Amino acid sequence: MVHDADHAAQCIKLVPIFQTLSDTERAEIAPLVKQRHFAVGESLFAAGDTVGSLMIVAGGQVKITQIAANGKEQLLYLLNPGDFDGEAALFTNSTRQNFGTALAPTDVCMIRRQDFQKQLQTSPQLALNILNAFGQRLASVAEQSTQATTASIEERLANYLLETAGDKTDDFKLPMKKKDIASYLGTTPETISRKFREFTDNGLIEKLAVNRFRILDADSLAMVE
Amino acid sequence: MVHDADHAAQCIKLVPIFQTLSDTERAEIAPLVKQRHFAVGESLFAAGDTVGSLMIVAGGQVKITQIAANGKEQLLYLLNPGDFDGEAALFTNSTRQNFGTALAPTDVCMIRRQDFQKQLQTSPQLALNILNAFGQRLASVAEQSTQATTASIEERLANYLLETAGDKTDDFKLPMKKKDIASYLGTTPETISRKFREFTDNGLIEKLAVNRFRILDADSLAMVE
DNA sequence: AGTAATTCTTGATTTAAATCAATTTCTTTA
DNA sequence: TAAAGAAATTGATTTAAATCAAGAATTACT
Repeated sequence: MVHDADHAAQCIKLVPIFQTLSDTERAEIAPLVKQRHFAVGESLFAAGDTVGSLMIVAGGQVKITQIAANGKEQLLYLLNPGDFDGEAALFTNSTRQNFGTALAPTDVCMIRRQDFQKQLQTSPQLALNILNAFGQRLASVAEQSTQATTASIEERLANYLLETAGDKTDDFKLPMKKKDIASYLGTTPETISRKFREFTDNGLIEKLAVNRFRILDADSLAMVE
Repeated sequence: MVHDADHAAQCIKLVPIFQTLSDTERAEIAPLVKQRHFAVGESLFAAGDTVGSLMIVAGGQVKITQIAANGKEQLLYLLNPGDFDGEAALFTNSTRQNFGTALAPTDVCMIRRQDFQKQLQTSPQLALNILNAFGQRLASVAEQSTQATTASIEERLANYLLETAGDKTDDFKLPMKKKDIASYLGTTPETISRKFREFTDNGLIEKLAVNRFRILDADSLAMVE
């Protein structure tokens, strides 16, 4: 059996914001880390919850969703190992605005709000790291927002495919159902389906298997508008 | 004539992130602050610039815009006195992704990147304040993104009017041209024009003068979808 | 004040994407 | 492995908003 301390050490190693800390600092943080497991479909937190902890995904996958005023669910982003959530509200006394649900069996490391804030007081490097991570997420959300207001669905899907494929353009797997992709891009499954067909017919992508694709013409895909 | 030190003191008083600091900490920061003036239409910074300073608006108004892949300009947000910008990139070594332009004669207080980071090392409270401000901006941008993907233009405009009016529902001024509102909401001036007319015809708002309006039925406006 | 230059409004038309509806394909589980 | 359930596809239709175009109102300029 693996000890809690081991899990904590693993979490700390995994997460970029802790990586550049001194050994001393890391040793201070380790005892603050608690680990929890979530089964597929289980809720990590819901909108309205008070934010008690910073949550770091150690393994598995979590989807973060939001319910819009009109009742529609929108997928905001996915958390993979090393990603964390809860920072936004950790410092604002507010309640959570979104939902976190495990898409796979998921291990989460948690640090309680008070513990974390206390640690920040004595570790300027940790604060800088958090600010850095914050800055990146802010830029990414801002970019998403701009895309949503200025780009067509076709363009957004093309970008999504290029991002998702990364360097594995010749065989990559969609990390979520088309239904979720639709929600993520702010459209409907029907439209996603049609755009996939269009891209395939035009020789931009090729379907290898269920949920597996190859990008045939990255240049054209990048120029879709 | 007003001395630079006075300007600096004014900036520091103005900005929420500095307000809760101790007198000692404030005294340390004051000499780091440089002041600059910008005329209407003048550029504070452009995309591609390296981020050299945190910019704090002391007076006037600044619009932050982004150029989308298709060349369209989108207005991201406005900075009013007390607001600041540049935090996102201050910690990421990256270049600016957006443009800042003075909409009115504007005074800006600037703190150089290195100076600011050094100050953070010794002032945990400052770090917490920044994180707090960051969290709020992140939440606001995320909300904007969700609205853009899930709400109709009509709904977005209704929300925009309610936000802009604040508590002055019986006489408020639009802070920007309809063209800019269109850009901000991701639509066209023509559509904005038609929606204004629709709201007026349905007794939701009333035009008092050029760019001045009264909200007649806030409840209905909030329920538009 | 008077003219030029923007910005705003309104109408007509087109277009992208949503919705509605019916199969088909895939996944789960009994 | 068969049956049930969920997800994805495809077609027909509707709808919200963009685009194109012209005129009216504001604002800026000399």
